[in-house]
Amino acid sequence: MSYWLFKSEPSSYSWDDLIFDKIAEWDGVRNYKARNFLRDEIQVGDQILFYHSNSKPSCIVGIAEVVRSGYPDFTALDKTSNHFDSKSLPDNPIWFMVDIKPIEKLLHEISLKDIKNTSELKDMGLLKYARLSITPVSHNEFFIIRKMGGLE
DNA sequence: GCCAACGTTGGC
DNA sequence: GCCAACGTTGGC
Repeated sequence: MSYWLFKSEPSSYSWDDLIFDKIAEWDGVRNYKARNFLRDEIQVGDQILFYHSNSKPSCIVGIAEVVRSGYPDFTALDKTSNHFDSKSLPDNPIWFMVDIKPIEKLLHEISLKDIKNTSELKDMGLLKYARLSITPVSHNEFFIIRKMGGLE
């Protein structure tokens, strides 16, 4: 099993939206590195740190899980979507997405500042590739954050 | 709202 | 294939 951090701006899609929807289609990712994770690496059962970016403060708020592995992002084919991409074709899609569901909310949120202040977390992808919306998380990092968040 | 970091585009 | 211009992300 692998671990990941997914960023979302709460003004566009928040943890509470995920709770309400029960399952989220993680569409709209338009970065090749993140696309490769979605298409090739992220598997059903992988655990996700759900991160609110551009927030006050930006923080990890909960744990989610992958329920469907990579499949073509249909919003890239939809002319009416803001995520439409004319270069992506039905028989040769460029962009991929997964589905996720919420598992547990952290008892306390872990802010970016908390992460920066924790030496064991200094190599997190979140810090190293600050603008990537999907980053890998190590087993160790995942369990440190669970614990900091007040989960078993 | 500013701006640094960095990915993408397109002219050459 | 280089690189300047431009657009986007996201912390602050």
